[in-house]
This record gives sequence, structure tokens and C-alpha cells, in this order.
Amino acid sequence: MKFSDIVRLALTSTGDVSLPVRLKDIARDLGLSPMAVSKALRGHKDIGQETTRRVLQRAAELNYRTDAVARSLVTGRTFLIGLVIPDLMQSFFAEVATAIEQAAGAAGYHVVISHTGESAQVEVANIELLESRKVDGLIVASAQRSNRRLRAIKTPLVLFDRVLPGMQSQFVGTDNRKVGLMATQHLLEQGCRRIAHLRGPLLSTSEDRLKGYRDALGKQHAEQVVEAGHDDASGYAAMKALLADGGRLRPDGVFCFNDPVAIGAMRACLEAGLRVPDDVAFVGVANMRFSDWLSVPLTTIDQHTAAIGMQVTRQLLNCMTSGAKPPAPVPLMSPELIVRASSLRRPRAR
Amino acid sequence: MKFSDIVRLALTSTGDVSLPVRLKDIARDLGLSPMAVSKALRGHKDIGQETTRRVLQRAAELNYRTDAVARSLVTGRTFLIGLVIPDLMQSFFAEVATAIEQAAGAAGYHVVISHTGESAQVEVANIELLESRKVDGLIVASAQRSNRRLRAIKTPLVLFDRVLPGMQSQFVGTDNRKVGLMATQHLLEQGCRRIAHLRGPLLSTSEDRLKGYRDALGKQHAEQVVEAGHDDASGYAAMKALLADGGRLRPDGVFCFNDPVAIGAMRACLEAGLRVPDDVAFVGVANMRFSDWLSVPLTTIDQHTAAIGMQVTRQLLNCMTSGAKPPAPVPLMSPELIVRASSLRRPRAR
DNA sequence: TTGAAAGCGTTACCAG
DNA sequence: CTGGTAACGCTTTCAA
Repeated sequence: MKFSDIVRLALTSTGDVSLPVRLKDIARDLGLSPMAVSKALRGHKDIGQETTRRVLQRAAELNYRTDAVARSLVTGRTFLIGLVIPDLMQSFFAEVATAIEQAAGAAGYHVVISHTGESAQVEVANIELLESRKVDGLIVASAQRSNRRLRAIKTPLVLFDRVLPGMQSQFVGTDNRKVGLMATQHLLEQGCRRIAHLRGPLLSTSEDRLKGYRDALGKQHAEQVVEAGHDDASGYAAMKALLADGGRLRPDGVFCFNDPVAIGAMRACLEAGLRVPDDVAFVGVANMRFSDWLSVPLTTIDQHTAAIGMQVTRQLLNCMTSGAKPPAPVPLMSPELIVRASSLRRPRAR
Repeated sequence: MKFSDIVRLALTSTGDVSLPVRLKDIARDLGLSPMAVSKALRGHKDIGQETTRRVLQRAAELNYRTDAVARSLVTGRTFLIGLVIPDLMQSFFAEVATAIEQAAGAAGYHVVISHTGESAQVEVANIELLESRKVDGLIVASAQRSNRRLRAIKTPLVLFDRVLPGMQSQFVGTDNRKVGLMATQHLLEQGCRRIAHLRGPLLSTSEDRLKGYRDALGKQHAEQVVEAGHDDASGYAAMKALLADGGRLRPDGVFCFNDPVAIGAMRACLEAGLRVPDDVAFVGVANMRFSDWLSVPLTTIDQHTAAIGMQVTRQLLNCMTSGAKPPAPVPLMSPELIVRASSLRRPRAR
């Protein structure tokens, strides 16, 4: 018997201290080898039924829990998935995270969350930390502008929401060009003539929505793009600026990067004495909870957030099991228009 | 040289395969012992400056990352905190989670998230999983009705939001009795005479808010309590039921368990042709984002959510470092009334 | 100041 | 079907 085992025995036998139960303890208890116990616990068929039963019973009695750390060291798997997102307080990410946690949990994985606050640097640091933790996979809504710093990643990786130029990894996300197209077309159909766009942060989502906006406008309609951000304050400021710009005609329709931006922008309009949607119509993106219950219920575009979370997890699990299979690109999710009062105008002269 | 090392050398020397760099590799590279490298990397002062510098440089060149799993096995610490909550999509929990992740991250910890969907059973199962992962601490918004199944937990634990009867552990949360008191008093001050309460799920938060409601009503005013839940659908249903109950007088003020419930309840009132706040005034709890931008801006009670997240993390880190110190109970957080249109009535006859 | 030896708790591998 | 041996990558302990 080893010295450490003697110490252990001395400690636990008094009952004063209760050290965690180990495989070895059960083995000694039952006069088996640790290996036999290990196998029995995992239902390995090498072990006889009767032996297995005895082991399981004793383990339950002693309240034995496998030490996941020790197991990971030897198996090389942690059953941990790293989720790297800009901000859990944006409801989009909270919803995706929920779906991911659910799907991952069902497959026996836990999710480690990591915020980046949209900082590319923090993101890289966090990913490195997660890699040193040996997470089995990574799900990232990246704040990077290029794929440079993400190329070195060895861990199976699936990106979502934002595309990275030249990145070979799997991706799950909405067809944002279609988002922009649908939103703008809807405004055109509602009779809007001068449609402005409050664009979001410099990420692929925002780029693509802008492209869709331009697609819809075509040659006939002039574009009017204003930089905003992703929150209501930035929407408010951008709309204020737009209204103050005397040089141009006031827009009669605004396609906003997302719902919070739209809410801020609508506030700016209402404060300026304009009517929504009669003077200015609005479309947002996200389908936030309660956006149908706002001062002016908001027309928006639903991204099927939960489906994105499920899908991204499924892809990652696939990646992880099937090794380095060539990533079969998955079609983008189709957005869905949800019409509410903020964009519903009486038919105009056509 | 061990057999495994020979294999490794054969594999890596061809350049075809790149195995992760280990302490040993750096050591061999530099003609040092693994120990010297280990110490140098951790800035241990046993090692000379020059040696340390060389080690750090080589580690950076090889892109070495400490294997956290191996380290955990020997140190017994994982730098992992388990966060167990009912639902990440309730903005309260998303905000607390954000604050926790921030505070924990600053101290070098990662957060593993686990939803329970308000199921006491799922909660216990998740906690056991987290324990077998050897998380260093647990933060739990418990769905248990008693402390029975949580007593056995050895891992340092801090509860938040919901109190558990007879639980000795630390707790961080709002003074919910005061919440109920403030809300109801406010309605009384606004001239309401018949104040109903839509109570939430059977948890301490809801219990305490109910107590505060009763405190405020005193002997003079009759109480009227209806079971609701925590979402807008349940608020809508509860309010419908209340209005349909012809036996009693319609309430002229309603204190709702939280903002979503209040939103649902207001909807029911407006649909019934009642005016808010003139016929019925409302107060919610939570201070959701955009609750000032609803069809009727909602009077609510702010819980200082981020502060709760910071505090609960601080407490846990304290617990973890200071061992089994007697948990110094922390005062409850003070709620704050935020008055908006949903409860502002013209002064009534007094 | 440095390094050798001894684990940490588990599982993989292979010989009985 | 069973069980011994070695190893996973790191750190703690203690002797040189």
C-alpha cells in the first residue's frame, strides 16, 4: 500500500473528513481491480452481469461521481463546448445560447460562455483560453474583420451570425442579403419613395443587409445610408442626424439594422412631430419579444433564432465526430417578414 | 527515452502531423528539465531571469498553451464556475449571467452555464454533473422547494434571486418584500382603492412580493390575489379571469409579479376596453429594456440586476478562497421604483 | 537555483 | 472475461 493511501485511510476512517470517493475505493471495497470497476461503471460488456450490478450498487451507495478531469486527461475529450459571443444581453445571442445549451446538453456536453464585447482582441484571447481548456469544439459569433487570427485554431469550429472573409470553417446564419431585400421591398410596396437605411456595425451581417437594400432599390431609387450601431441610442442619434440634414428630402421609409435601432429611430421621429407610419414607415430586424407591444408595433424580420442555435450545434457535433471531413456548406436560413403597424400605410397614389 | 516519445518524435519530425506542444518539448529544446520550464512559465522566482526569458520566448515561438486539464488534475482547481439558472431568455437572468461572466472572467474563471427550465430535478442532475466536472464554485438560482437535495453539495455555493428555506449557504438577492411594499404603496398613493396582485410562480421571490403587497394594504384594504406565472401569456390569462369574475368589483390597480406579466395583463385590459392607467393602473417588476417604450410605458421596479451579478460572484470567490468561513450574511439589495405612464393617474377625490 | 521522483484519477492496451 | 501496467501532462515535494 502506498503512503498516500495510508494517510487517506487514516483520515476517512475517523469520519471527520470525507474525501471524494474514487474508483480505487470501490475496487478495494469489492475486492476487484480498478479496471474492472471502471468498465462496469461504463457498462462495458467485458464484465459479468453480477459483478456489474454489485459495482453499480456500491457506487450509488458511496455516491461516487466520476472525476471528469481525470477522465478528460486520458481520453483527450472534455465534453465542453466553448461559446464565444459579443454580448449575452442582446436577445438574439441569449436565444441562440439557450438553444445551443439545450442541444449540447442533450448530447452530454456543457457550454462555457465567453463574452467579447465586440472586441476582436478579447475574442482571440478568450478562444486561446478555451483551447487551453481543451474544449472539444467552438461556436463563435466573431468580431474579427479578417480570418487572420482565427486560422491557427485547431479545435473544431463553427461560426454563426457573422461570416469571415476567406474562412474555411462551417457557418450557420441568416441570409442577410435577403433580409435587406425583403425589408426594403416591403417598404416600396407600402408606397415609400425615399427609403433610408440605418446600417449597423461593420460586420458581414450589416454589409449583407446593406447589399439587399441596394438590390431592392435598383436604379430607380436613390439610396440614403446612415451609420448607426446595434442599440437604440445609436438609432436615435442616426435618425436625428438624418432629420436635421436639410440638404435632402426627409425619407418616408427607414430600414433599420435591427429592432433596437428601429425603436430609437422611431422615438426620434415621434419627438420631431412626425407620424409613424404615415410620415415615416419603419422596418427592423430581429423579432424581439414584445416588439408587437411597443408604442408603435414594429414590423420586423424574424431570423428563426432558435433554429440557428440548434443547427450550429448539430454542425459542430458533426464536425467533432466525423473528424476533418470537408465542411459541407449549409444553406443560409431564410428570413421571414412580420408586418405590424410601423410600416402599414394606407395605399398611396400609384 | 520512452516508447511514446519515440513515436511522437517520428510523427512530428516529418512535419506531416503537428501535435500540441508540451512542457517537456520546450524543456528538451532548451536543455532544461520540465520542472524548470514549468516554474519559469509561472514566473516562479526560483528560476533565474535569463532562463525565464529564454523559456518564455521559446514558449511563445512554439505557441505553447498550458494544458488546463492536466494542471487541474494535479492542483485540484479548475477555474470553472457553474452557473445554474432556470432560463437564459428571461432578461433578468441574461443580465445577471453577463455580470457574472464579466466578474468571473476578470478573476481568471470561466463560467459553465446550465439551464433547468424551473425543474428541480433537472437542477439537481445538472449540479451533479457540474460537481463531477470539479467546478470550483456554483452559483444557483434554485427551483427547489426545499433545501433537502442541495444539502449534500460540497462545492462552494452561492444562491441568488430565490431563497431556500433552511439553507445555510450564502445568498444574494433583492429585498422582494420591499418590492411588493413599494409597488403597492405607489398604487395607493396614486389613488387606487382596489388593488389586485398577479402573483408569480411558487418561489420565494413571489412569496415575498406577496407579503410586501399585504404589508402595504394593511387592514383597511381588501386583498385580491390571482395566480399567474412569469410570462406575458400567464399575465394575460390571469387578468382575463380577474375581469370575468363578476362577483367582485373590478380592481383599479394591479401589482404584477414582473414586467412580462404586466404587459400581458395590460393587453387584456385594453382589449376589454378599459383605459390604462385611468381605469386600471399597473406596476411591474424588472425594468426590462424598452419597457419605457411600450404601448403604455410601464411603471416598474428596478432590481439592480448587474449589481446582483457582481455581488454574487464576489461572494463566491470569497467563499472559495477563504475556505469554510462562516458565511457573513449580506444585506439584500434595495429595489428602486421607476414611475411611468402605466400608473400615473390624475389626482382623485381624496 | 535546479532537477528527480512521485503522484493526481482515470482509461487504453494487451497479456493472462 | 479479467486485471496488471503504463500513460495522459502537469505540479508538489524534497533532495542535490
